[in-house]
Amino acid sequence: MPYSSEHKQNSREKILQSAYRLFSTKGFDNVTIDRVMQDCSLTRGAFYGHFRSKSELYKEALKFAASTSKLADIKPEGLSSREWLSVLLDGYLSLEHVYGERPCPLAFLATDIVSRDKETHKTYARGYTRMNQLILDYAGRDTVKNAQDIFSLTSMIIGAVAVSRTLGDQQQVQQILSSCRQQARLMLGGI
Amino acid sequence: MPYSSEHKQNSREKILQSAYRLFSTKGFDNVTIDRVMQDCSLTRGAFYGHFRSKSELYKEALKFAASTSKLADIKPEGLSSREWLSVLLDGYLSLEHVYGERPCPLAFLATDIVSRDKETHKTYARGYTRMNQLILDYAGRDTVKNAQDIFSLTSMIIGAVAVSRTLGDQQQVQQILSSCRQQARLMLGGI
DNA sequence: GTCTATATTGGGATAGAC
DNA sequence: GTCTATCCCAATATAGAC
Repeated sequence: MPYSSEHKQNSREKILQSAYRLFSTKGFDNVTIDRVMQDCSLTRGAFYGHFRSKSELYKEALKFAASTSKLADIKPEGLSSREWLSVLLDGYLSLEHVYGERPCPLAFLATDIVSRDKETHKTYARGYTRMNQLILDYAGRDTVKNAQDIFSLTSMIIGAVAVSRTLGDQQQVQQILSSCRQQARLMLGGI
Repeated sequence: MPYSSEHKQNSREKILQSAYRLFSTKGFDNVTIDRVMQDCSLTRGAFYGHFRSKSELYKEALKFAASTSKLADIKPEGLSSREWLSVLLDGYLSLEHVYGERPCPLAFLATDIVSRDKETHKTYARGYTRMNQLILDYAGRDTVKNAQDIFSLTSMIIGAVAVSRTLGDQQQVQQILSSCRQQARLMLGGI
């Protein structure tokens, strides 16, 4: 009896899960297909049944990350938009995020993306636009006079997380994150 | 007659110049020693007379970039500290910087650094600390109540440049940079 | 769909001539 | 100090058995 297509779908998702985790923490060149497949307990031969190349995997992992990010979650019933945004920002600007396993690829792959192909750039750009869009929606268009004001906020939180990850000194990282949490609230008119 | 040690010093600097440009635009893995040496019109064999390994080259290029950055320049006589800071920020948050040949490695290598060795991390961290220090000095300690407030500013400008580089849409990049220039002035109490 | 074996390439590093 | 030739490993991708 052949494997079901559902089973294949499952394998695909496991591969994406592993790929996302590995790519975002190590970057394209420091992840091998072998490593990804080991990570999800499959073998390399199986890989080519799901993806044509490593580049395609990278791109799909990026999409996958965007669709499963906390930002894409539905707002919990009990919270107002701005309370929920506050929760999201605190999560983003936290040690758990900086050192965690499911980081935001916008921050973790910011400079890695440049060497990838055009399609991947577009995928990244879509994710970035989406992030701005979501934050703008939660903040409310009345709070943010100009849609473009959001850009400085997202630049800041992405930059903070990207830089923090490279710094050894956790004390300093805490200061950076804390400084940005405070500044983010100011930018959003105090929430 | 043997080559002078001055000649060797010159070669070293040319190598660093090329390495800095190539590494910061392409990242560690997408630059080969061959490419660097070609770029400065030397051959690969000569490389090992100057550096022990590619990693060492990367680290030295990072130091070199820090020591020759515009931020490290002496303030021109005619300008006040805050005017000079204003010039520096506008230069940092400009299209020329984002698409130029001598970019800030703090932004361009933010996520590339993570995969490097400990010594390289330290070099990056020193550069980051130095950037904060310099901006704080120019801004004046009276303007910035808390030294840590600078962190949100540097996160923002580094993040903006890092993200901008990956986006194809120049219109959008302009908006991001402009949004950050405006926000930077607000953060520094209007300059 | 999964696995093993293998072809192939790219690039870091070394040795030795000049 | 610089160059050429060479070794060698790591990793992508393919072919074919099961």
